[in-house]
Amino acid sequence: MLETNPNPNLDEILIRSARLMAHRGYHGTSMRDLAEVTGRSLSGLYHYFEGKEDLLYLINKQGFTSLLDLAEDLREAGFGPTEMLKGLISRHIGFFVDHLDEMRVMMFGTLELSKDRGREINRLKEVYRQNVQKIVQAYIAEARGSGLSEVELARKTYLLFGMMNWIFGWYSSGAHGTPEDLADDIFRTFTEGCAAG
Amino acid sequence: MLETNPNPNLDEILIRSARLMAHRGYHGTSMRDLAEVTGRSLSGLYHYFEGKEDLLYLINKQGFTSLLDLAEDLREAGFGPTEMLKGLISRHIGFFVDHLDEMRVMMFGTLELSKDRGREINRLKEVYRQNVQKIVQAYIAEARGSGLSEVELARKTYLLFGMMNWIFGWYSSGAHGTPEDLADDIFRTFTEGCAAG
DNA sequence: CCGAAAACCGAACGATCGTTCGTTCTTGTA
DNA sequence: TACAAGAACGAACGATCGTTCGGTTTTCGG
Repeated sequence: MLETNPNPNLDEILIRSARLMAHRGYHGTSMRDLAEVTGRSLSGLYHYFEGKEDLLYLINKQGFTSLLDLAEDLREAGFGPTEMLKGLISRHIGFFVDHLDEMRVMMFGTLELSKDRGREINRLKEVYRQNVQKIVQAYIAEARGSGLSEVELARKTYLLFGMMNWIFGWYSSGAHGTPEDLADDIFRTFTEGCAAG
Repeated sequence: MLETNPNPNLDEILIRSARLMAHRGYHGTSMRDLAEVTGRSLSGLYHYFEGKEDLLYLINKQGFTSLLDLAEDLREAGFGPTEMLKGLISRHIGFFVDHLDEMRVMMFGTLELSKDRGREINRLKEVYRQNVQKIVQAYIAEARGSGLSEVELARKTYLLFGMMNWIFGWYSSGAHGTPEDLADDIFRTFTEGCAAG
């Protein structure tokens, strides 16, 4: 119960904190706000966290670790390039939609974190980006027959991230289709262009 | 002794403020920070602005108005659907790269603004989005021969915005090609898919 | 050179911030 | 029942926040 099982109270606090921080930003959310929204007193929060920065750090670390696990599971599935790219987009979008608030927080950047913690989160982010880039590289090599330069490949990968991550600002499952519809649309647009469908 | 700007104007203050807000967020940037970076005293800033929110409002209004002007100029050029889409992407990216800090601020949202001002900015944003959507619609109608549903068309437009706007987090002209290269890549990826080039 | 308008400043206000402290409830186990 | 440990609390700390105010300097047409 100490190290093996995550504290359910702690996860609940992180989720509710992310919901608030997603809409007000890190500096715009006070510890008093977080205490109220988690049903605790201000000083009671400090029983679980060393400080406000802890919350931001844990939201980021948990989020990017989950994304990395998703990519790792996918790699072990042994798909071909096309299924791999399709599966990655689907899982990324699925996780995004299920954790919209945490993802919003994760996009505000790491500048509020300490130097060491900021580096740690950025490292996780970069590893995930490289995993995605390898999948994009494999797909393009198959579809195109020849490879892209490093600059072009990185750019294409960033464009894919753009389509996937920009949804934080507009997507609602009611008005813009299911997450599966969205993932399919991104896959087809990225591989065939906007007239595909 | 403060290092004062010899001939300061309002635009200069906005640019320097945006540079700071882009990296620290609205709440993370204090009026004292803004006074220092603009070479003025704290109270001296209030000679130009009614308050902190004024700065955020003016940065947003100026930015979205400029984007709308760009789209308006383009519409008067009388291009066909393909040149129109290409020109829009090129101008949007060009403005983005020239005003990276302001664009970063504009993406943090309008929740810090007053109700009326927030609505005004969101209206500008929505008008610009609809302009872009019309251009996308015209292109797809030509390339595909048939139209898309409203939901699909809006989704495609958001995907294009994703590729264009996500650059705020990664693009540097040194490592990822010129703005023209980037605009070309987005155009080709959006119209033909990632293997185009 | 004058004087009013504009530009600018230091000092301070009340409010809120993150954090800390000493204390009190609650709970599990012996 | 006893009692240590975890959980939660109210109150207060110094720091910083946005803003205001009274006064000083600079600018510039007459």
